[in-house]
Amino acid sequence: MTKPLKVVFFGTPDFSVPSLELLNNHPSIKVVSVISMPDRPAGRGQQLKSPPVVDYAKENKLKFFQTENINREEEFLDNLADQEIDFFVVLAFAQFLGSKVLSLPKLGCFNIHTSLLPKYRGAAPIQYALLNGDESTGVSIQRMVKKMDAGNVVASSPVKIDTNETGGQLYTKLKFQAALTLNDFIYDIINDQISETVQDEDQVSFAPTLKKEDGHIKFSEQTFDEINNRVRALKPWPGTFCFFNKKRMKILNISEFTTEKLSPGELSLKNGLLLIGTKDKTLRITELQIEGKKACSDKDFANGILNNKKITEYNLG
RNA sequence: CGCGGGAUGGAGCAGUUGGUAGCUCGUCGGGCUCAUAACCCGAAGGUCGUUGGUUCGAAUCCAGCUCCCGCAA
Repeated sequence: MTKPLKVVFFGTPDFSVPSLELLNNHPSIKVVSVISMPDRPAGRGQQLKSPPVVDYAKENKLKFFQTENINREEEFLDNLADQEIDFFVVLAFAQFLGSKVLSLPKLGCFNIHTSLLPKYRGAAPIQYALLNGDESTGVSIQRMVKKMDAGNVVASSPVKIDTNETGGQLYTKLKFQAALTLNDFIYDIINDQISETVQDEDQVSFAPTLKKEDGHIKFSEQTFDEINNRVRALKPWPGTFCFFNKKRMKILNISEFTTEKLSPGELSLKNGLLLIGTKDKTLRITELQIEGKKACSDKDFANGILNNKKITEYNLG
């Protein structure tokens, strides 16, 4: 090959970093610029924090640009246009790209998506695969069009989901799988042998952004399997919770409890076991965390509660 | 100065009209012809986060500091 291909990378969280790293270290690729979201207040104290992608760019002396909305950055886009970029790679950027942006690079814009499209278009494909109890998922790379996640698939690779795998574990797995899949695609693009597959519209499903409230477990309204999938899908973020005596209780670990049958919504706190009846089976919360407290087992939790004379009744919300 | 909760024997918690600490579990020892997170008896374990202040006297009141955590991102 002759000159390296000029690429602009769009991404924000740590999830994007391995793929950016791959591009940056690729002999046939030149990362011209990195686009990310602005610094945001984060954590206790609300200190301004820069996105991991920007941190990487700084450390590796890449040019970077942060903006709330790339479509409005006329000056920056005009400048990019002059540089004759070959293609864009977009991974967890959290912004829509307008048609003007999409038309900039010569070869097009490619988005890495963490599901096997056309399944789970949208922002939360990883969690949805787990919520639905899927046994496998994958990474897709699609040629971006104006309609979200609807472009032709140019590369994909499957990933197996282990039993009881959590959202965090699958996230990490896919983070690296994304870079591997991108590597394969780069090979194709360098050799000018991209193969495009049109998405089957009949197979389309969506994975809309999860809200904090989606982690609120209503024990009496869901089956054990539904709750179990939700707990692992949303772990560690955004996490699942309920309210115990008006206080927020994070649900960190649960298991099925077979030797005692409770009616839906019923609560039992005996013998160091925190048991709750679901729509079908009885569930035990094995690890939990009350707001302001550290995580602990249900045994420790029960120990304190049952000996606290001030607390005479429990209610679950 | 984003909002808020917390720091008491190994663990989880009690302990405000201020008078040198309690409960449950665990641990250790013993008993029970049987004990699975589920029997009985006994024992060991705490400078009550740190510093200073008020007081005859502070876990308890006041101030500073350190650390942990929930919300929020």
